[in-house]
Amino acid sequence: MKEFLRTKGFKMTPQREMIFRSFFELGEHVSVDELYDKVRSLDHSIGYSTVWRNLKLICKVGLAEEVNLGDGITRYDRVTKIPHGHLFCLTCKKLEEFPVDQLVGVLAETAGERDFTPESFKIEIKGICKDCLNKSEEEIESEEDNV
Amino acid sequence: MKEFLRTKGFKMTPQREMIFRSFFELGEHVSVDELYDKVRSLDHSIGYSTVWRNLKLICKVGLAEEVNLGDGITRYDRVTKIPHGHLFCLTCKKLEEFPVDQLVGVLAETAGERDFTPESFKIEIKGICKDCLNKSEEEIESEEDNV
DNA sequence: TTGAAATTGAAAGTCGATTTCATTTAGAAA
DNA sequence: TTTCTAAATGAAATCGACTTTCAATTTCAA
Repeated sequence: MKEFLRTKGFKMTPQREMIFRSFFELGEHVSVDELYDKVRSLDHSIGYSTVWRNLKLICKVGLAEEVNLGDGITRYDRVTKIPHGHLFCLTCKKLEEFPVDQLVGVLAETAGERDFTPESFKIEIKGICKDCLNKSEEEIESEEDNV
Repeated sequence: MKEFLRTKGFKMTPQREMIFRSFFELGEHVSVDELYDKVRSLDHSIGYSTVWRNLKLICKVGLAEEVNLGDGITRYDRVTKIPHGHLFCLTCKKLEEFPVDQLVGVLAETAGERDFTPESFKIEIKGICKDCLNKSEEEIESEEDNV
């Protein structure tokens, strides 16, 4: 990783090492605050802006990309070879993924038909996940009991 | 429109009348600032927060919905019967639309398979539009001329 | 006509994202 | 190894879009 960054003109530091490592350990859809909390638990002296800047750097060197779901929080998603869509639960804010390879093919065609050069695709479904749906049904049942 | 709002418990005012009318005249993907500018040109005394609140109201009564493209600006899109995706040009920020009826069908299936109850679908392609691509090609050509 | 509730405009507040700045550090060059 | 310059850091300030507050005004049902 040190070499990888060096070839792009960046230096390695202990903070950067820790931030990069923590980001990849946390997995998918990491927010600045989540990463900051994790890194802070390892090194209390690390600054918020350092975490933020390094998250941006991870994107700049192509290892992650921003995910924006309209809830005011920017999340960072590791770039993998496999394109995927998001299922975003409006109740518990959980994010699930699903494969979209064939859909992306259709979208690329659509773009091509309009002389549009695509750089990225975003496919999102917002709604209620199974768990939250079950919970709200239980609530309704208990309300009925109270009548 | 006055009656429509009344049935939902809202009152009509001259400002509201003007804001609603202007929103629908502006067409698709309207930002608060765009609408504020337009309304201001008609009535200089109208406040920003009034425009903002009425844009929210238009959403609340189901006539528009928020569109979030990750550039920090919330846009408001008139609700039509026809579902559509967005082509967002990263260079000129222009937003084009394309039909997605069959894609949405596929997505609804996908959600169903995961016991996820969908409320809305978002399909976006970010990239470079035809016009901007032509411009950047021209720039490259003129750079070559300079060699 | 009247009064409660909704609406308005200006200003202040919120909050995540981003920048500033003085200091420290990495690592290439001597 | 030492030196030096650009990069990186941490704290704090700033930005900017969005949202709320509050006193005054207006709507419209009774």
